[in-house]
Amino acid sequence: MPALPHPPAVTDRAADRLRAAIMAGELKPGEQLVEADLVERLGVSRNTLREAFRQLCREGLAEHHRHCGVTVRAVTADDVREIFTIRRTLELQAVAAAPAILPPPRLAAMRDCVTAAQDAAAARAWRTVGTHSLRLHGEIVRLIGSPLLDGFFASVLAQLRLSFAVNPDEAAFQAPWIARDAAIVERLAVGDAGGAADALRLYLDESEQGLLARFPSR
Amino acid sequence: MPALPHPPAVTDRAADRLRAAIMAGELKPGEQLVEADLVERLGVSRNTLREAFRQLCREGLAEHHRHCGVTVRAVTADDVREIFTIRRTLELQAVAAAPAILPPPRLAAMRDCVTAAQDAAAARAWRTVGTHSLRLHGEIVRLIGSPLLDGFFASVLAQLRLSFAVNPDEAAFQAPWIARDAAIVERLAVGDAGGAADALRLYLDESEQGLLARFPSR
DNA sequence: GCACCCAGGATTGTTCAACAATCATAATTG
DNA sequence: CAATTATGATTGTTGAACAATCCTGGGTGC
Repeated sequence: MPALPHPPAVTDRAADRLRAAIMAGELKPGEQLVEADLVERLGVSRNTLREAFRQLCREGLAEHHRHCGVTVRAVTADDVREIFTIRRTLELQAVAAAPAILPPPRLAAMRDCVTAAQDAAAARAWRTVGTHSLRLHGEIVRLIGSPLLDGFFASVLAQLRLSFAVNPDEAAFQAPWIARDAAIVERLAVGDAGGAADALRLYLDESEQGLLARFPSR
Repeated sequence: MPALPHPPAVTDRAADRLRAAIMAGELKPGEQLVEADLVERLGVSRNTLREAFRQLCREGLAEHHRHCGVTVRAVTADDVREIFTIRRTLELQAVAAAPAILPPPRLAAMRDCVTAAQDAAAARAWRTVGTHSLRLHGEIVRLIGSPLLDGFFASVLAQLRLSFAVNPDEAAFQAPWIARDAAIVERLAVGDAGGAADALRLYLDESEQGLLARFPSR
C-alpha cells in the first residue's frame, strides 16, 4: 500500500501553480486572470480552472467579480491595517494565554522557523526569510489550539505576504525583524509571557508602520 | 435602474437552498449529498451543483471526501470545544478592546438582536431565537473592526448553529440565554467593559457545558 | 464455514463543446 | 462632438461523455 492514498487532484495542482505564480510576482496585483489563456498554459479544462480560481479567492489571493472575471488581489493600505488588527487580536491573545511551559513540539517548531529564517538571510534569500518569519507567527497563533483559527490566520498571512511581493528591495525590509522574532521566541521559552507580549506588540506596531510607509497614497 | 444590478447567480441560489435545508434539519448531519439526486431536485447542472457544494464546504456546513462525495457536516463534541475556544478568543477580546462609548449604530444593531430574540421567544420560534442570539455575538466580534474576521466568525457561528439543529427540544435550551444576552449589551452600553467581559466569560463557559452535555459520548 | 480475490455497478473526478448573458470597446449617426 | 448602437470578447451555465475510484456482492480455494 503506497504512502499516497490519493494522487493529488488536478484542481489542487492547478491552484498550486497559480498560487506560486502570484506569490512569485509573475502575476501582478490587479492583473486579470483570463480563463482561456490559463486553460492553455496550465493544460486543464475550464471547469477545473474555475474551481482553482474559487480556491484562490477563498484564500484571499484573488478576487472574483461577476461577469468581470478573476483578478489577482491588490492589497491596499487599508487592507494592511486590517491585517495587523487581526494579527494583534490573535497573536497577542495567543501569547497571553500560552502556558508557562509550552509543549516541546510547539517550541521546537517555533525555533525551527527562526533558524530557517536566519539561514535564508545568510543566503540572501529574502523571499524565503519572509516565508519563515510569517510561518513563525502562524505557530504563535497555533498556541491557541484551534485548527480552524490556524487556517484562517494562514490565509491572512498569505495576503500580507502578497503585499511583500510588490516591494522590490526586500533585503532591508526583511532583515531587521529576524532578531526580534528570535527574542520573542526565547522569552516564550523561559515562560516570560508578559515580556513576549510586550515585545510582540512593539514588533507589530513598527512592522505595520514600516509596511504602510511603502504605500504610495496617503 | 432597478435595485438589483445582478440577478443572483444560479450557483448562489442553489447554495442558498442547500444551506437552508441543512439548517432546517431536512438534510441531517452525516447524510450524503448525492449529486444525481440534487441535480434533479434543484434543477441545476452538475457543474453548478458542485460549485455550490464547494461554497458549503468553505462555510464549514459540509465536508468533501475525495471520491466519497459531500456529506452534511456532523459537529462533534471536540468541534464544539474548539468553537468555544474561538468564541472566547474573539468575543472576549472584542469586549475588552471596545471603546467606552461604542458607536451608536453598533449599539443599535446589538439591541436589535436582543429585541428580535425576545420577540421570537414570545412567539415560541426557538429556531429564530438562536439565530438572533448568534447574530448578537457576531455583532460583538464586529467591534474589533475587521470584516475578514467577521466573515470567519460567521462561519464558526454557522457551525455552532448546526449543532443546535440536532437538538429536538430547543425551547428549554434557548430560553435562558436571552436575558443574559441583554445584560451583556446593557453593560457595554454604559461603558462597563470589565463587567461585560466577566458576564460574557461566564456565559460562554456555561453555554459550552450545557451544549456538551447534550452529546452522547463522553 | 471462512478468508481472500475478483468482477460488477454506482458515484465521483475531469474534460469537452456549445449556447446564453454580460461587459468593454469601437463604429455609427445625429 | 456627444450619444447611441453594433461588435467582439469574456464569463455563466448547461449537458454529455469518459476515466478513476469506491462499494457491494458473489465466487474460489482451503
